[in-house]
Amino acid sequence: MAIITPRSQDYSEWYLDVIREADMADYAPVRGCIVVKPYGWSLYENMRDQLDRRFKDTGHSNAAFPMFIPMSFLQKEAQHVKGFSPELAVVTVGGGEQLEEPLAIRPTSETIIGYMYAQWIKSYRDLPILINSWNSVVRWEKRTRPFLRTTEFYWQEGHTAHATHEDSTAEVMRMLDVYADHAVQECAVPVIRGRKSLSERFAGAEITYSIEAMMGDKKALQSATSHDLGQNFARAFDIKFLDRDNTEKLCWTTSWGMSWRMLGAVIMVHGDDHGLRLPPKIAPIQVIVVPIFKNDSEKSSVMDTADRIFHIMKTAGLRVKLDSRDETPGYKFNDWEMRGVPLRIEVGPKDVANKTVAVARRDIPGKAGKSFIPQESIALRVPGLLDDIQAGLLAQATAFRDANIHEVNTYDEFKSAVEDGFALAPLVDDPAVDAKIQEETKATNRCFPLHQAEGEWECIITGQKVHERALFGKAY
RNA sequence: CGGGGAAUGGCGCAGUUCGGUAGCGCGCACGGUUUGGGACCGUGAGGUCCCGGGUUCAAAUCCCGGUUCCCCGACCA
Repeated sequence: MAIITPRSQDYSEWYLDVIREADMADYAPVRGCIVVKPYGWSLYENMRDQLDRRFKDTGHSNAAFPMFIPMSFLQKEAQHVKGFSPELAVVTVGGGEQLEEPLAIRPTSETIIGYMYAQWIKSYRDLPILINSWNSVVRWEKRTRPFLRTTEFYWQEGHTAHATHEDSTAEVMRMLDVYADHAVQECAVPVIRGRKSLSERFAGAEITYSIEAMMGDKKALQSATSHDLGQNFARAFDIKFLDRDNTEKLCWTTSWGMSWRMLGAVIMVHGDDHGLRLPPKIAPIQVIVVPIFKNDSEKSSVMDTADRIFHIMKTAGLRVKLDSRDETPGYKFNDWEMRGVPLRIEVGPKDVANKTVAVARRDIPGKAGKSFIPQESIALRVPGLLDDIQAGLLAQATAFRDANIHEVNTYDEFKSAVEDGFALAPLVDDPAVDAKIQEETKATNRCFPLHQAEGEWECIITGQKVHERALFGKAY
């Protein structure tokens, strides 16, 4: 029998239990590393493929760069090396011999891609250059958690170079929107787009933007970032072009990334005490067909019908599976609920007789989510039901998040707000202020949301007049 | 990296105090009966007791060292 610790009892244990019981991942024999099993990888693939399509739709191409980065490259951008050196894995021996120059295993690829861009870009005609790379990176984290923070993690990193800051800024915002759209539309994870505070920005960036999500325990998860790198890396790596006016200019570069951490967000935003709940658009299996019968004569007619239902949906382009295992129906119901399959179709003798099927929605527990529909209308009804489930999950998550964001105007209000969700408070963008708040409340500055009411308020810490609110929460 | 907890079959655990044949539930395999919300009976397989040293006639158990996981903190764009 599956053992899933109730969410309310111990959220961390619940999260780990769900990953194990839903057969998504296993621990690897290497510190902080996980093995993603087929069911988990299939989910990641669906997310990856949809993001990839969005990248292609916005004019990007994929390419691959080495995982080894000469140490000297990382040292060329002062803030960059400062930010990443504590978590580097470094190769010092190759082929049994000490290397002349140690090679870092990429923690991110700005440097080596910058080096290549410097060689490829000669003229304004070569710009913009819009490349994405699907790869894995290594960051030696002190404390790891499956999907949320692992030593090695899979992600994509986009790297672009532009002739003007206007162009690069537009790219940074375009990709932030791509991430937000993917999170909301496909993962059903509501996110807040915002600008990172000075203390939280990427090492080497001028401005970092992120999308922030609220997990089921009201903690924050940064789900993707998009960086305006200004000319910092162009300067460090000599990425120049000859402009129309025949003068040599530095490029403006961007980078942006989303990792399999988003998969962790999907687990934590939608999951319940019975396991995963997956949005249909990314679920490895969208519809599970469970046959029910008592004896051989029932079995043959039920299986005939179940098989026909299966093929109808397969033909309709749905990801469907017929569960013909020799288990009881009750066992199968629970098993697929644990794995988060959005829609279950039951086919039993009564359904064969009535030419109906029973359908049960994963997003609505118990009888409320169960109904009977005629077999002949399946091809018509199921896609609509899946849309409803997708929308239902997003609506539930959005309502939960909105109910737990508290707009506050004093530090006292702030302190109680971050004990139970996010606080939205007028604040100056000052690393010392972020540090003070984190020290005193454990909450961190998630971002200054891009979309917020206009006005003028007093910073809850310094009393200075400010024109925007910061979003704070305890974070993963 | 600091503080706390833990590691015994796939999962959950007992056994460790006081050294003496490694157990239980679930799962797994096979046979039968079952099957509309986690079925039942029978038979059976499966264990370097986290790893490496040490003490001892004898170590899951005692001693030393290490690894991994969980919780809290520090660190982490």
